Amino acid sequence: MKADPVLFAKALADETRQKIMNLVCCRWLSVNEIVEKLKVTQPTVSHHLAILREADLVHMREEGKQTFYSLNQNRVASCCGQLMIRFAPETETTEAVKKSVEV
Amino acid sequence: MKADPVLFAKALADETRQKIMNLVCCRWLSVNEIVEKLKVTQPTVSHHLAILREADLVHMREEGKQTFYSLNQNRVASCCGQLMIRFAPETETTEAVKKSVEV
DNA sequence: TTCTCAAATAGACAATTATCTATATATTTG
DNA sequence: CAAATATATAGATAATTGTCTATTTGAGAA
Repeated sequence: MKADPVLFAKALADETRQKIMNLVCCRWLSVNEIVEKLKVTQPTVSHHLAILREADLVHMREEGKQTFYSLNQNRVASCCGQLMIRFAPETETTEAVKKSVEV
Repeated sequence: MKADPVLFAKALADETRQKIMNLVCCRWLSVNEIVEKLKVTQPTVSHHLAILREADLVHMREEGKQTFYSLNQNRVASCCGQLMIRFAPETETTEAVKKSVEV
């Protein structure tokens, strides 16, 4: 899975998608549970989940009729780390990120 | 300046803008110098610079007829750090970022 | 098998956005 | 002041994208 920084940024560049990411951060939710918590239709949620999937930003688990999603935190961390190395190479925070990757 | 994570992601969600960010990372360039290095017109570059400015991602310096831009690395680091805290709270890398912010 | 429910996909439409050409603004030079 | 140069802004257009309704797919349940 290539870590394209433009693809990553595009995946994050929508408020509904960030809301979904917040919902599935640290827990598994079915598509319907996500729909219930947002003011958008089920196809819209599925559309956004597809974009997050293509950016490898969510984990997916099928269980019977339902599909559960949860946030791929490691992917977020790695993509953010790459952005920092590329666009903030001279900052202390980036040094800290680089060290944590090395360890 | 509010650090809206959607605004930040939108600013990064374009290849031309990321190219510009790369060009002005760690150095000051005039608008014309940026135009010469890209295959887009001057108004297009000005348009993208305006978006980067609104997201506080570039520093600006006027000098006579020319305007110079350079990347605001601290802003990038801080926005990425916030994304990690929000969307990757359980990762080691985010712990490292939090510590570097505390220090 | 048929019905029901969950999710994905298709297609339409409107809003946003990236780009261009043309023009305006502002600064320096002759 | 007039000309030249650098950048920003305005407006047009085409491409992308977010949302919806309608439909399809697929997995249990009756």
